[in-house]
Amino acid sequence: MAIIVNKEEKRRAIALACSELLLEHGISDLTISQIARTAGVGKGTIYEYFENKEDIVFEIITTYMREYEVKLFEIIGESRTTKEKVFHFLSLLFSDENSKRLNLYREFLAISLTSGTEEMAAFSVGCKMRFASILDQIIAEAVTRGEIRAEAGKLISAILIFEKGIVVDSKVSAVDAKKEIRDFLDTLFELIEVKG
Amino acid sequence: MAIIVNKEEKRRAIALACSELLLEHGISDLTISQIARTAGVGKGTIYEYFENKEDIVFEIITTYMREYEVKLFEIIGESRTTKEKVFHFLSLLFSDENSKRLNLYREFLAISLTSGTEEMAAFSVGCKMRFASILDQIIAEAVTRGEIRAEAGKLISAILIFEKGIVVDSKVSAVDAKKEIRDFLDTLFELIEVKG
Amino acid sequence: MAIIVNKEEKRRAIALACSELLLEHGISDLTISQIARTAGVGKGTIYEYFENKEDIVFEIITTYMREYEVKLFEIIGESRTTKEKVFHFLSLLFSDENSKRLNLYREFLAISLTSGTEEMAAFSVGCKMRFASILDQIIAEAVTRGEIRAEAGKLISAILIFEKGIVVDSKVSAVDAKKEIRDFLDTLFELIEVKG
Amino acid sequence: MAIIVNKEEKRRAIALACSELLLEHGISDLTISQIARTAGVGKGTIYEYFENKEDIVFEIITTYMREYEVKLFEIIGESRTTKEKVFHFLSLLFSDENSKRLNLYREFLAISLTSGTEEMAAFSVGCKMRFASILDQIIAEAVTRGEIRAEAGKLISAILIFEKGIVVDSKVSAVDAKKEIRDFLDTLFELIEVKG
DNA sequence: TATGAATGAGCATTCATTCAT
DNA sequence: AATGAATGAATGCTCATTCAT
Repeated sequence: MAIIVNKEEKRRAIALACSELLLEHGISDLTISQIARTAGVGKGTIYEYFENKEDIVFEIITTYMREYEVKLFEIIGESRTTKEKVFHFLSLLFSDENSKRLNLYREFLAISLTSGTEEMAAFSVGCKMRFASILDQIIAEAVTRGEIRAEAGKLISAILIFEKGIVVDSKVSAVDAKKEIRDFLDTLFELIEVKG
Repeated sequence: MAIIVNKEEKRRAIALACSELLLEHGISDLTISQIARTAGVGKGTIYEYFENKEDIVFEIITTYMREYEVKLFEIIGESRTTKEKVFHFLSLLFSDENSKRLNLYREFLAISLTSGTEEMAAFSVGCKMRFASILDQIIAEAVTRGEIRAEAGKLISAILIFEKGIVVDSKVSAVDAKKEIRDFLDTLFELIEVKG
Repeated sequence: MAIIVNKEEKRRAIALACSELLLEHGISDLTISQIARTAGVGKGTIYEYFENKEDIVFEIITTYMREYEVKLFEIIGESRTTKEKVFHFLSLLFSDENSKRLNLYREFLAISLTSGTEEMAAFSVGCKMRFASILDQIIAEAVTRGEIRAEAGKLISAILIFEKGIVVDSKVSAVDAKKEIRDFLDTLFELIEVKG
Repeated sequence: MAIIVNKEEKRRAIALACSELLLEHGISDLTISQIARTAGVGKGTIYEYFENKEDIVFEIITTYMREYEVKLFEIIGESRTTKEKVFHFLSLLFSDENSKRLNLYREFLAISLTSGTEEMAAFSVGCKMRFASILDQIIAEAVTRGEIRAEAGKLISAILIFEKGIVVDSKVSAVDAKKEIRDFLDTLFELIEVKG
């Protein structure tokens, strides 16, 4: 491999090397020592490329986010009906293959909820906007096609908040995420679908 | 004969004495030493009445919960329209006077999200059921009166999940809770209200 | 049951009630609360009849000691040869039925070894003397009968010390107590037996 | 380039610095804070070189052991007769200069007797084997020279167990260690010495 | 540019014993 | 004679971050 001089590239290289590690350990149980060992560099080197532990965790989570978005588009593309699209939009997070990432996301939320920094909030806002835009597109198309009522567009924020709620509740109150999503959408579409 | 103390009463007395303390410090930063000092007893005495730190925190939070429920009924009683009732049901949590309790609730959620015990989950489920029943009543009445469509009844669970989502998001994504609630309800009632 | 007024009797009654408890928990894990509960009296009452925890543990152990001595005489009585008698004298402690008492004895030794009081030492000396006298009798008889050499009488103290060593080593160095005893006695009797 | 420290050397340096401390305080009363202060490093540094408190205590005790062995060889070398050698082998432990180390050894035994770990047992077995081999040499030589009977070789294990017994009894039953050793050896050698 | 040695704050919990009633 | 409520001291270990080399 060529010697990497580009800081940004090395950041990503370190993050990539620790991607699996984060999934296995979670945020709190992941130590800088482990990161350095796994990335094959010294502890001090980590701090050459990252501000702090939070920073490197972010880098990794951002990677997940991008992967997640790709998968989301894929699945939405394969869906036929609008309801199906929204369903997949909401339930991909709760698929079996995503369970480790979901737990990581929960841990991220837990930290944000207590000792969260400005950066974490900014990151969350960024994510929310990206996902809002995806959902917006789905809804807008359906409205344009006359499938659903225009009011649906005003529910985007609420749906995203509902999603966050279910991330929490599926752990905290042992609620069945997919069932809740399905029930919610069944009723919602009954209300917003343009009949006859 | 030795002094006989009503254990349940003393539990409550200690919990009451530390009520403010918990609000100030939060769960993790609250130490048993502080609790004992504030309650005016020895550290060992705390353990005569509580199993562990979690136990005493629960006792205090349960108290808040009861107070909250009372206030909820009060406010709902004063509300005229169904929409107003639901709005207050959802937004009382975000009132200025409740902000410390809200933060405590968030910390409770954060712990539940990561290292939560069975008891915490059971407690959450219990709370959810009580609030579901309150909301159910509000909706059911409105349906009976022909104000709103029957489908609204099927949205109770989703609304409660939305509430939890907003607890998280109002911290994590710096979302304006009351505004989100209002927007959601405006659209929702447009969809479920039975029009002349 | 008649009301017990005699202090000594009540001491024994409490000790008896907790006999099994001590065997199950060992000395350190046995709490005064458990003792009081098991004996069906209040904690303060325990201190009416015993100086301290050590005192009550002694009372119980003393009971064991008496039982042990009785069993020892029984087994020695059933033994035919001198060697057999000494073997049983030394190995009864390591019989399967005695394993809980053995562990208790080890715990007693551990305490004596570090924070042992004068009373504990006095108790140990007392025990040692009683057992020395038993062994002395066995040896003296054999010497009188001309079975073994008179020097054997001077080994009594050493044999008792060997016994204590094996109590420790069978735990600490995972030594097989009975085998060590047998090997020791085989060689010893070869040396002290009066040959044809 | 960062400083590279020879871990093994630093381990020994820290252990050496705390050697006296352990002798003064004993195992249980020795705190990590004291260790760190005495070694002139931070508490965290201790854990860079040792797994836990037990680990550092072991390191120090192992040092004592090595010193003890050296002294043992010295004293045995100066001894003329076999009996004298065995006597010194057994009584060095009870010399006045060794009294603090003896107490430490007793504490180690006490811990082994109750909450001892696998490692402690392995350490004890290792020690026992080393000492057995020394005693074996002394005896074997004497047997070869025709001084004592061959049976003596079979008493090695018993003599080591006797030694452990006297470590305990000299504390527990206030027995005079040296006198007991002398008495035991006087009789024993009478039995095993090959007479003209 | 890379490193890795050093750091140090922070906290729940148990239980023998006392003594007021 | 009996009780049981109250007490309070005492300690190991982790890990993100720094900075001298």
